[in-house]
Amino acid sequence: MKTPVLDFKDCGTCPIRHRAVCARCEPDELSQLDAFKYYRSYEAGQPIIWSGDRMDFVASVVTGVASLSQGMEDGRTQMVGLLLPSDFMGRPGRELAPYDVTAVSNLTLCCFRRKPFEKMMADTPHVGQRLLEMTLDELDAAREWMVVLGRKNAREKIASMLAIIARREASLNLVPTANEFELPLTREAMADYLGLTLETVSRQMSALKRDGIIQLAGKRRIIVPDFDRLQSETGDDMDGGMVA
Amino acid sequence: MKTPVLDFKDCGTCPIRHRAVCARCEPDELSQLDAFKYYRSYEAGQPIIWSGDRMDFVASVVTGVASLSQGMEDGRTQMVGLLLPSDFMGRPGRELAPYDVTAVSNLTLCCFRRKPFEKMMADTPHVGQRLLEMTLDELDAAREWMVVLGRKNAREKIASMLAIIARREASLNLVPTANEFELPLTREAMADYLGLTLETVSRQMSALKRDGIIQLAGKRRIIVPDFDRLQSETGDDMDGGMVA
DNA sequence: CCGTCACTTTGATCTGAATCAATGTTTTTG
DNA sequence: CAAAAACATTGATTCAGATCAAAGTGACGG
Repeated sequence: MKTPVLDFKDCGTCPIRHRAVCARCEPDELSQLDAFKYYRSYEAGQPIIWSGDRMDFVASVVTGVASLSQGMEDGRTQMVGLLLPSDFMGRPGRELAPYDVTAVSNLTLCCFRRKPFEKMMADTPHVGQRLLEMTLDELDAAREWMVVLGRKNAREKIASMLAIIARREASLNLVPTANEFELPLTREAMADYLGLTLETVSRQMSALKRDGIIQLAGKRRIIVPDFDRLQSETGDDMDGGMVA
Repeated sequence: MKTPVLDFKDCGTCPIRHRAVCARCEPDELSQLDAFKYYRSYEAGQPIIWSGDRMDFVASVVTGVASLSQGMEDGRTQMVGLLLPSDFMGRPGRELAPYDVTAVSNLTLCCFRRKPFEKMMADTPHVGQRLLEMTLDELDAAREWMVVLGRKNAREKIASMLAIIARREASLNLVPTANEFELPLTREAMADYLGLTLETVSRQMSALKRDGIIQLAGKRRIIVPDFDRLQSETGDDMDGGMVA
């Protein structure tokens, strides 16, 4: 029952608006979008799409967090993306979902029927351009994440994840500063994101707390007394900051 | 001194041609591209770009293999992409290179000066559309790779890599079948791709050979007697095949 | 043909994270 | 409010892969 930070009106115009670049949407284009958009809400934990399902829409996250994950039939799972408000999901030109999509927290999506959205993309070049930019950003984020998964130890993985989520929530103004933020993931979801077990996540969170890098307020709120100190635990270069 | 599999004429028309979709390039568009394209060749091992360098071109791989990798200043390195012939590198709209790019084998690039390429993208919607598709494919590949890095053991990682390279080379007709192919990477490069050490790579290659999954002909040529058997070592689902 | 250099294989040991196993803490619900 | 369910912590042990160390192999230049 919290007030959504991005409300429907903000979302209601153009899916691209969320990333604050679609200044070029003409009024008639906006009403065209309105004609095939709709909202859907999900409870925390609910599945949205299973890998292989037909997907007749693309969508933009309005509030909440969703995960993309891929399973290996023996049960191992890897999260391959975390969608925060303003993130886009679905792929124009693709029928079947390539991943499982799950609502991690309570979630509202702004959905657009795929066919009309594709038509609009064909007619309106700047929508495609914006989508290209967003996809390139996501690709960068995915590649940064490969470094985390392939080369970082457990403590660095946790620190990287906290720093990324903190920065993203701050840049969306979901929180006033990167020093205090919501971590809307269970230990298991964190483990799936980081390629660890939930026990290791728990141990490293305890270690970061013990070392004063973070404090926990309640179960889901993280306080970072000194962001640079957290940053220095990630093993990253000072400059080339992570995207997400 | 090998004959390039994709020769300059094949490359010379449209960077997008490599992926066999740009049937819509008009003759004048092609000659427009010709006006600002050029070729560059690199020896195996040569650096092409360092992370943070100014990059005034985008390019398409004509022959050979290049790697994108990201270092952590303590020396750990993770490869975040492997570019085979037809792959695109560089990002329109971006000044600075986000990764180190290295010629893994002898390499020829077909380069386009960035500014005119960007202008052409703005004027010619289908070039941007094609780039969006390619970027989305790369994003899928990056995400599949996250599963490899995050959740697979050493043997599965090696098998996944071999299967992916075999399939890609076969689909490009660089080799007649996926059962025999070139592996143009040192053990160290494989380790950087897979998030392992070179010793572990070597041991697992030996194990796959011992178990009859692969044979080595010379140092760089791999023979796969039974591709399904290799595939079954990857731990993947039968259906959702890996991309790129 | 030999020596060098770059790369690879193999072995011995160590270690960080996984696994197995309680126990503790919240949240939900009847 | 009590009981259950879901989630989190902590401990003991194991094991896959890292690390350290030594040969082995092959390509190349003199």
